[in-house]
Amino acid sequence: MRTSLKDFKKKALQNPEVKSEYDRLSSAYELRKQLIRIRRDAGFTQEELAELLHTKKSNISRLENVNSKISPKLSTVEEYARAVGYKLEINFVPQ
Amino acid sequence: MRTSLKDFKKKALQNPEVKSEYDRLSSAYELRKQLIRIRRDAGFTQEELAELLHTKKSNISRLENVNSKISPKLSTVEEYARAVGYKLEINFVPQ
DNA sequence: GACTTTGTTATCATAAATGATAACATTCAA
DNA sequence: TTGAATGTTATCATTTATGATAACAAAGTC
Repeated sequence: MRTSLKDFKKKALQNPEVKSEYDRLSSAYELRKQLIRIRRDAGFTQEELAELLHTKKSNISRLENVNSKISPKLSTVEEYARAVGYKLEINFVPQ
Repeated sequence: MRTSLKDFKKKALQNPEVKSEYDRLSSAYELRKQLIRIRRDAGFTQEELAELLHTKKSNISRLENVNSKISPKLSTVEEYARAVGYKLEINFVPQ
């Protein structure tokens, strides 16, 4: 990342609305990376996982895709996690 | 809980489908309890929180209500948490 | 006990996630 | 570099969460 972009980001984050949006996108990004990671760790392809969840690989792709604008249901993430051998732990941390 | 009910529950949980459903309801229950807790800690009524989120108190009630059959969107829970001063932390734990 | 605040429930409209299909892109092995 | 496996994207139908309103219930205050 070039310095000018860093500066822009730093400046943008001082705007509460922009920061808010950034946080949201950031956590969504982390979530999807984690989804992919646990699926790979469990040794499943998207198609195999899709079958476990009685759905199609295109839907798995959409769920995992960082560019996706959807906010999945909690149950969707839970079922995904369970199918690959994980469970969801949700914590509310101050701030 | 009477012993007979305990026994029933123990037996039921040996049925994978039943256990699965139980887990799901259990975590949903915990989530809603936490939602209520963090809202109360922040000193908000449902109506006040509703206003912060540009919605209505009835919708907050539905979200918090244990008997609710809905599985909220991740973004809904995130926005709720943020509004009362918390952020969501999601972990995938094995098993 | 009446009054006010707070939370619940039912209902309907709207928005958005999910399911399914197909065509395409990418990756990887032979 | 060809072919198979894997992942992506677009689209449409369906399901479901969410928004809004209103009437009700419960809990606390005087």
